[in-house]
Amino acid sequence: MNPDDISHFHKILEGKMREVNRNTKVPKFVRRIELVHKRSIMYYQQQQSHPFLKIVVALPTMVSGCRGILDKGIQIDGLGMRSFMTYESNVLFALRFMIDCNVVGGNWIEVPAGKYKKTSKSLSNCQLEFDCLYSELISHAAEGEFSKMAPFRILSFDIECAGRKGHFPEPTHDPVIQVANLVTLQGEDQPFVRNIMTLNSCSPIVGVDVMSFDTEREVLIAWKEFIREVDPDIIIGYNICKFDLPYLIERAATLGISEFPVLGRIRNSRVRIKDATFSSRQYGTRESKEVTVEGRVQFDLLQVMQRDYKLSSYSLNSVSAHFLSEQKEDVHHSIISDLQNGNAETRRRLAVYCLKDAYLPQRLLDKLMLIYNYVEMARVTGVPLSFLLARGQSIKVLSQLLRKAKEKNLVIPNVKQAGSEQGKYEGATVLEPKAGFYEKPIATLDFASLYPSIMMAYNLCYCTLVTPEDVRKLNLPPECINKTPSGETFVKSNLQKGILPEILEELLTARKRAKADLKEAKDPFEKAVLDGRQLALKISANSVYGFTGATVAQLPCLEISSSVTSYGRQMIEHTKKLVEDKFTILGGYEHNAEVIYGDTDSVMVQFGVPTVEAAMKLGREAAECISGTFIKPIKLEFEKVYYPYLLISKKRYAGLFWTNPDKFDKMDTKGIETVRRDNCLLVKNLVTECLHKILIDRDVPGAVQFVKNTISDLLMNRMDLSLLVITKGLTKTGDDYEVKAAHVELAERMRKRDAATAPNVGDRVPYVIIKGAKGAKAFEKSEDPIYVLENNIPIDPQYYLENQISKPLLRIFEPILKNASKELLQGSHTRSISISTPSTGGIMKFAKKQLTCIGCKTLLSNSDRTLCSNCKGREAELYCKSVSQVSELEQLFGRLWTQCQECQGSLHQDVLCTSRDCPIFYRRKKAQKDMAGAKTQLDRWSF
DNA sequence: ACTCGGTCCTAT
DNA sequence: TAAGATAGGACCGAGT
Repeated sequence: MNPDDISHFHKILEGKMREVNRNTKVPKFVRRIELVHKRSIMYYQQQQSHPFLKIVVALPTMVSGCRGILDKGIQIDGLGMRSFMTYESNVLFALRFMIDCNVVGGNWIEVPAGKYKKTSKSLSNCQLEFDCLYSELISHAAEGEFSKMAPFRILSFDIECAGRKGHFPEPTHDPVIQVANLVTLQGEDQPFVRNIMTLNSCSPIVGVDVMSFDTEREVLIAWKEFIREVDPDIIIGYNICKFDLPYLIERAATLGISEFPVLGRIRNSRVRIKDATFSSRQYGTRESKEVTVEGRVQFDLLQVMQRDYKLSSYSLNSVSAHFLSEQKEDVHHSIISDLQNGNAETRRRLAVYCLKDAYLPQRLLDKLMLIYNYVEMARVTGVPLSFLLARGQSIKVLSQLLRKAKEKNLVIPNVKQAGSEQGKYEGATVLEPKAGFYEKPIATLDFASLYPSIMMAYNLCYCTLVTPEDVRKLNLPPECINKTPSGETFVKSNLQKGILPEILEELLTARKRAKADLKEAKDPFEKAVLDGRQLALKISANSVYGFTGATVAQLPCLEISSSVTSYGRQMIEHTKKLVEDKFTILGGYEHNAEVIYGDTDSVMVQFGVPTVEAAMKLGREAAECISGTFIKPIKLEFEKVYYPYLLISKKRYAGLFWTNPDKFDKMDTKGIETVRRDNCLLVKNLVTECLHKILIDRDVPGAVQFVKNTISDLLMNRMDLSLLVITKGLTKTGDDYEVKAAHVELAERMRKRDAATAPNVGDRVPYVIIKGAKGAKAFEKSEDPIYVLENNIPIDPQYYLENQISKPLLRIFEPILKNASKELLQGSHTRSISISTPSTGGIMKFAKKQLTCIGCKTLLSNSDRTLCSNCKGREAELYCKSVSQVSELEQLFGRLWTQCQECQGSLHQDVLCTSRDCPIFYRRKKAQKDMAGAKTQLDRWSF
């Protein structure tokens, strides 16, 4: 193309753009077209560069339209209809800008003196506002002084709404009655603003600025003004993205407060709300709302928890209990209106509750060092902070790739998405386990960062991959190429160094440095930064491989990912063989070593030696000797010894974990019930306790006895309901399920009872299995634990015995105990079935309740009211028993009540909490029911 | 009684 | 429009 051709091309493109954007008033769509010399990142190419056209359009939003036109093809004189491959045309503008200016998320930027001037007309609510040419910005790498964290101003807030009875609050009906705010400077441990805005009067709260208003309108406007004044950089809260923020905005719209939704830093720019769903294999499907508040990062702690931690419940209550050992009362939304409609005292009560909901997210943010970890992740990967919660994993790798490519004068093509079916490739090898209970130490050898080191060792990259056609054509000398076990060809680094290996090298070197600096660091803030950094670097290195295999992503390259796994498979097999060939009696060792298991990057070896120390010595020797057989930087490391070791099956085992020969570090369990979220606590606790007794105490009879006691407790109905709650994630919307499952059916039933509080996609559903008709399926017998408690519905202990605890126990005990099944699941303890509370539904409604003898529970004839003829004469004794039963239960209930009062922070007010996640709540409710029952019994004596 | 596919969650 | 990967065990419902 000569300059005339380009100008011609420019004209045609401009015309097409005008057709597509008919309504846009812009003098010129295509601002300029330059001829540049670049190379595509795809495939090894001998030629250094080719001419490319760089097209500059007037507005960021026009890029995709322009891409569409070029994809479809345009008519060019003399060439006919031509379509064009576009490169980097789908890069989000913010990211494009940052990459071009060499700016990463969370870094420091200097605007040099004399290079900026005050704006003539203020466009923002920012504290400083000026004009500066983008190319004058100086971006500072996060080192030395510039690795420090900015003193972000963080607002944590929570709102309360007055819902109507039996309905979840809706912004079109229900008023916002309170808004609690805390403002904290990053790095300080106390908020410098603590206030609450209430509708109607509210009694004073120590240390809190209480602002009461007569109308809801005033509350909302006060909050809006507060935001402008405080000017927070980061807005946090719990579920603010899906609930609090959209609620405030929609409520203001309902009330016609047109000035409300100006919450960002751009003057007069209104906040917009969009429904959003996020869906990925890793994070699951989740519905949310996209609210744009310019210049302020929304950092929803709920999203953080769901992404970073695998928990069985994500309620603020449960999360706070888990991380802060601090409970929070869970007040049902229907009670909130009653508190609001009371007096200044009850509203104060509500305000305290609301403030706590604003306070806990800030505590979580501090405790988990989230600002440090997220800012470091943004710095390492280069994406803006907001992407880390709003986007997936792949944008982070892409950002690094784009930056590196720019440095190397490479461009990244927009490839069409391949079908999902052909996108399958073979993964890692899991060695066939020799299941059993091992009472000799098992040494574990691990490859360090296996996949990254494979990519580095064999120079696997987009730009080193040789197409099959080029393999034939180019005739590359064998010493310059690697043929991978999966049959692909990549050139070695002397011909072309891969940029993926280069990125990985930098990440891993940076991590080593961060870890070394961390050791030296004294200042706790500096430590937090460095620890966050090394974590971010590790995660980033590990996700590069996944990015290449992600078929529904920007730049899948299965040649790379399948080569990585194929080398991995070869290596684990090689390692197993080497260990078993070298460590033999013939080879001069005392025993023949045996690889009993291995998964992806590890092998478990029984060297046959009796002591941990000896196993460690051999493990180290093996690691060193085998590492030598691999190309750098692939390294096999000796990490730990398991002793004893219980190997159940692939991906399922337990053992004591030793890193030094004097004392074991911990009990380690993988894959079994103890680490899974979809088992009830009863199973988890039982299995953990048994493993503890077997592995640590070496007390198998003790474990057996414990099982027997537990089963007996279960069948006698002495089990706390909170131990029987099973939770499972709701991964798709109701209609998309193809088979009936307990948690899905329950969610559907709950939706019919109260649509607003029923679980949504992405939520976890807690349930228990209740008694049902004979042969009823589990999905027919699942029920909401709270509903069970409130309606006194009997649970099904047999289900828990047969479907929950028996198989996991047998899997553990069978390798250890002869006749495990007989020992554990048959015998007197399984026959002690109690008469459980009869169902209140169905046929039992019509049955006349007949009294039983207080002494021996036999049915009474109509003439007797308290005791049967046999028990008559024991009145004094049995009456005393009734009295003491009542008093015991009263005491128990009192203790639990006080505990709940302490939790809610007030000892002279009613307890309102109904938390599904709190064991105390279940016990308190049960004690209340039992107490009522015992009182009824006692009353019968008055005849 | 058995198999098979759907679902969930974990290991690496 | 955007969404890291595959291997694998356990359970359950549904069909044979």
